[in-house]
Amino acid sequence: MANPLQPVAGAALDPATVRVACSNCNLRELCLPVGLSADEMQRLDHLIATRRRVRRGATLFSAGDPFTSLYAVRSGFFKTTVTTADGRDQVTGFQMAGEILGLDGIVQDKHSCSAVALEDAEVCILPFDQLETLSREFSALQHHVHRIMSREIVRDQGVMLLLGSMRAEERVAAFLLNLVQRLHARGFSRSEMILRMTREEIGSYLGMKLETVSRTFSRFQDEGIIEVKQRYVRILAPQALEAIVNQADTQL
Amino acid sequence: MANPLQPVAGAALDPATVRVACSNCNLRELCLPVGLSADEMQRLDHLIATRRRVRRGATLFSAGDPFTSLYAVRSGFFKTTVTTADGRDQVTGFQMAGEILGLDGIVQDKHSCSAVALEDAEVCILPFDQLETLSREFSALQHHVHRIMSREIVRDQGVMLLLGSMRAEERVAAFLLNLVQRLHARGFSRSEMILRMTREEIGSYLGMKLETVSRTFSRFQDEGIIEVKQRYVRILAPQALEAIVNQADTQL
DNA sequence: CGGAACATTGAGAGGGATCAATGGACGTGG
DNA sequence: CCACGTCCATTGATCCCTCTCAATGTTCCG
Repeated sequence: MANPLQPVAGAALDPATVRVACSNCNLRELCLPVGLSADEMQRLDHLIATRRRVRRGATLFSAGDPFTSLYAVRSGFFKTTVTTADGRDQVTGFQMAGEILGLDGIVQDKHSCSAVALEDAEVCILPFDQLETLSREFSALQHHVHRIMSREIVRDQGVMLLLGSMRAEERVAAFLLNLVQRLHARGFSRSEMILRMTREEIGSYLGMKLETVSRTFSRFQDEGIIEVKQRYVRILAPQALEAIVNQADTQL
Repeated sequence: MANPLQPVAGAALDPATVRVACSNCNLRELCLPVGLSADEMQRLDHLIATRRRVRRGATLFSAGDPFTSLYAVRSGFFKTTVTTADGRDQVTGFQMAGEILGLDGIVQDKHSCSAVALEDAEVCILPFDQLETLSREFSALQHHVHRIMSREIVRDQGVMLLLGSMRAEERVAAFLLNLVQRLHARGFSRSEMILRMTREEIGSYLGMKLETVSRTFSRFQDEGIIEVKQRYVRILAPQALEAIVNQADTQL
């Protein structure tokens, strides 16, 4: 097995936009095509014609941009942010391979958040009008689109729970467990990872200041729960993290 | 005009479940049928066959319940809550006439949050498989379903922004403005309202304790921004509330 | 090698939580 | 109609968690 800290999907295809196919994508079990028949998959291949590369630090779309497509993360790592009227912003999520970006844009035909690559990334472009057309033909695809949107709503509820009722320690523990679990589902290690985001971005996502994030990491390390060295994190005692997450509950 | 503190939709139909029609519903401009042709509306009428009454304090659905339908609020007022493993819960939203409940259930075929009526309410039942079938025929309905889900995602982003980066005062100001704006869109006053939820429920939604909510209300009242008397709230200086919401930004 | 970006750590302050008591509003039943 | 109990809201006093301000350390890259 490859180095668990390196992405599974290696091949960096050259052109800025590349013809691709869902049907032989190694993310097809995580991404849009889940549960489609061979025939349906072929039709989907036809729709998802191109990829786009996004360099680290570059923007996939910005709040206010006209909405035309969803994006499936093929490789790399993104953050999404919403911005207040005066320019402060809040990270609303981190997205990795197989996850879908851009669902926020449907309702107003323009994006309401921005997506920025935290490492060199590649996305599959899903023109939304074509996706709607195709999902009127294939109920499996239609239902899957609905499930993806519902999944995002459920995820958001979880973030609200985290922001609304957990303390800093609990938030950080929940964050680490969630991240490593998603990475593990993509073939990475279940205990170690390289964080692609800064302490400030973590803090923004978790509703706390970067110093508090750093201090919490250090405290967990002192307690032997994790090992931290800058962006590298190793989870030594996952059950301790889980206990911290659930401890909020037992306090009542 | 009727008393602005009383619901617009008066008629309380008798049977527990009643045959209804979108085509002559006074909420059709706010609810599912937005933008449908007469023909499409008739088909939708066929789908939305029944209503359900939910008494104050009763549950429309609970986390874990099998998912079968979406619900359009016809009258009354709901809260949705998510619950942690050990039983503490967090309010994730308040829903009023014309708003759709149950989108969280699609992804796992079971609900992940609970919906409780905060006053006697009535909902239209939208069997989801039939809704999918119909929206494969009518692209306008299909797109509207997508817009409703996207709208929920955008709303959730706003709540994350609120919970993650606003202080108590700002949260309460944003909450009051949002509530009165939605009520005004339904024909109620733009300056006064009766809160249907307790201070504790507001606090849960806003990520703060009930005492802090109460204190913040009192402070706003002392400053002449609002008038509060228990559940009754009158906004005296909406621009002051807006300034408080945006002040978070100007502090950086 | 030097600078920029990011991370860590410390000291002090403050906002909101907690604990606790009082006060209203509402509904039920006598 | 009033008395009572329950639920909810208000207000005060105190504490603590997290923020703020500040300095130092580390990594990476030109």
